Amino acid sequence: MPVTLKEVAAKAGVSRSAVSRTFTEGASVSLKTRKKVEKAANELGYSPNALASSLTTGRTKLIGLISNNFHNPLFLEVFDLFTRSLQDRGLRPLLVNLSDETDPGNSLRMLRQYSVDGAIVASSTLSPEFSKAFRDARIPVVHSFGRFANAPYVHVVGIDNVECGRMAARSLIARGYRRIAFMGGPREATSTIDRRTGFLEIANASDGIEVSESYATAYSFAAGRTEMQRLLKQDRAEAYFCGDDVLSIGALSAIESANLRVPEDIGVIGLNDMEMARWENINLTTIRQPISQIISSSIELIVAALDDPERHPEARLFACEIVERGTLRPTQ
Amino acid sequence: MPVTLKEVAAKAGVSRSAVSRTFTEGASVSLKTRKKVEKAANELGYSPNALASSLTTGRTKLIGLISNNFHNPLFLEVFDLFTRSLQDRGLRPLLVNLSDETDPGNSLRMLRQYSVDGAIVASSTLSPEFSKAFRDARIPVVHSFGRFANAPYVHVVGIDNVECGRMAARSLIARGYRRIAFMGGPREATSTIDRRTGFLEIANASDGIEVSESYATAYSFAAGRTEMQRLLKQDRAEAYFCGDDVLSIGALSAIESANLRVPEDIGVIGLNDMEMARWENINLTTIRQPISQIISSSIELIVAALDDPERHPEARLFACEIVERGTLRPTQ
DNA sequence: AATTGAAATGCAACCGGTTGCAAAAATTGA
DNA sequence: TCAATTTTTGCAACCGGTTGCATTTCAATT
Repeated sequence: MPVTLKEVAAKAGVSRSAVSRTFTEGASVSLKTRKKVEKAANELGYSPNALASSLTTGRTKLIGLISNNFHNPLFLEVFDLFTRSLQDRGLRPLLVNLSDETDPGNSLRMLRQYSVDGAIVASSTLSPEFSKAFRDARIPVVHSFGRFANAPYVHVVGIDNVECGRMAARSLIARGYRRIAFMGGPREATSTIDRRTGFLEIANASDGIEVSESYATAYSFAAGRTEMQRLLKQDRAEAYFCGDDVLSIGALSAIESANLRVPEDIGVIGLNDMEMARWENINLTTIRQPISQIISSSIELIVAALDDPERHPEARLFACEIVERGTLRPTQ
Repeated sequence: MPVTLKEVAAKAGVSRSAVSRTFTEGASVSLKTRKKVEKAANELGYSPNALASSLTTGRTKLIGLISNNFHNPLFLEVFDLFTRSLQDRGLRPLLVNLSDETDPGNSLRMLRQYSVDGAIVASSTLSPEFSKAFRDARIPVVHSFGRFANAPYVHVVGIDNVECGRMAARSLIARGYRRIAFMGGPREATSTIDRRTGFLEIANASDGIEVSESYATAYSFAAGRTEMQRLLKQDRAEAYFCGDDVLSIGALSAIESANLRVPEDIGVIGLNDMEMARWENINLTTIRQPISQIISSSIELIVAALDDPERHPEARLFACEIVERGTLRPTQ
């Protein structure tokens, strides 16, 4: 039903090659035939079939956008930024929802069937093995929000979670909290592990600081609330570094339900600085992750990798900063 | 670089047709050759190129998923459900972020270039004209969260916003609120218009009820907070029906900041029942929109439309129900 | 063993484009 | 004006599959 090259060629009275060339950047066509072709194309409402051309050019301009974070509000912002940036560069996001899956096999096969030019893995909880699978299949890939490595196997863009852990600990200590705690997300997530490492490193190296740790079962409100409720029943700490903002908000709600005051009775610091953290009724002190930079950098990398698939894998880290709001008492 | 049909055929010692047929549902191949082909395919790691085959079959299994709601947390749930359901049926979501765009031209052209089999427009704020454009281009389309019409031009799945307005008004009145108000989202959104209509219909028909109305500039927290702050400075109503949950939460935060109590001083009812509405520190009374049913119904419709593009457009409405939480006083 | 019908196979054309190459047309310079 | 270049053009093959059709193979029947 849609108009094809051949019909345009017939109408314009030129060969199919001529039509193809007028729609190909940098091809050799005279102004005269170009005009003829454009006129015919407009009249017929022709636009070239990207998939057909991909057969010969080997480029689809499709990018697999793979994530398993469909429950973290932060990722709405992430999807927004990714889709817009890709669109701006003429690339198309083919979305893959990985919710329970951890085996890359299926996704890989599927994205291969659709000949994606590249893939972006957007997740802080997927193992590095996942993106490796793409690399092994020679599909350019960048792992956004992934784990830093000195010799990364694929392009990685994200933050230094260990350093974030350190920042959190330093910040709590500087505010005079002496009994501090780490409340992590899922135990096996690399982000949890790294944040814990940094947090404990500083806490243990500081005099007179007592540190404890526990884990919520997911990066979610309910998990944060449940875990904090459990903690409140026992010997609680003075301040908590929660693995993530949404976890923090769950924790805050538990604290509020227990009629304790924040930050007077308990301090909380989160991580991400998602939109809701700055809502006035939440007003969460948190560590900001510069997501728009992470995303634009990811896009930059994937675009570069498309041009040069042999490009050496690179890890890009972005600095985070503490955003002062109302859930920690002021520095003393 | 990837393995092709021809290589498999060579390795298996059969014709290309034979290979193609083993990978085509219901094609005629003997068990013997099928085995040979499968063996060769496995050894080579072959999987058929979906785009190449789309050229002859006319089917890509790509579905355009178009939205402009990348700031409403509800839509994270929506995307999650859509992508999973599509995947479960072997369809692939090609995501289109429409953030500022209102002209369908670009999206249409792009989705045509990629020969999508169909499109889902997921938005309560896009005009019906938008999806019409797809219909006119003979691309099967369903408008999810769209406006009901008695003679819809495209498939529509959603809720009866007018009825929701009525429910909200009845509910406020039943609780003894006498000065009630509608706080809508963007004036021009059809959802706003319809909710207002139903709300006023009941309010005006009830004795002794005073009704007022105002509008926030967007379905967002900030807009809701700003608007409620403005309202609190003047002669305020006893209860508000806010156009959407996130708007309600903004409004609640303004009320809280003004040291007024909910529901004692002011009642609020929202619409959507997004995840955050049930967070204990928000605990919003709201009208639940059955999104998972809306989505599965949308998928059902698009699948049916793929099979029969001439299928008559259909509007499917789902009933909503009030979810009692803590922001309205009890029925008297 | 011969006949018949059904099932399996390969050939070749096609889907909608791109592109190397040789021929044709336009431009340049003398 | 004519030869030498350069640019433009069309032909035909190809990208990776699918499919109608004629032919071959196979099993069932007599």
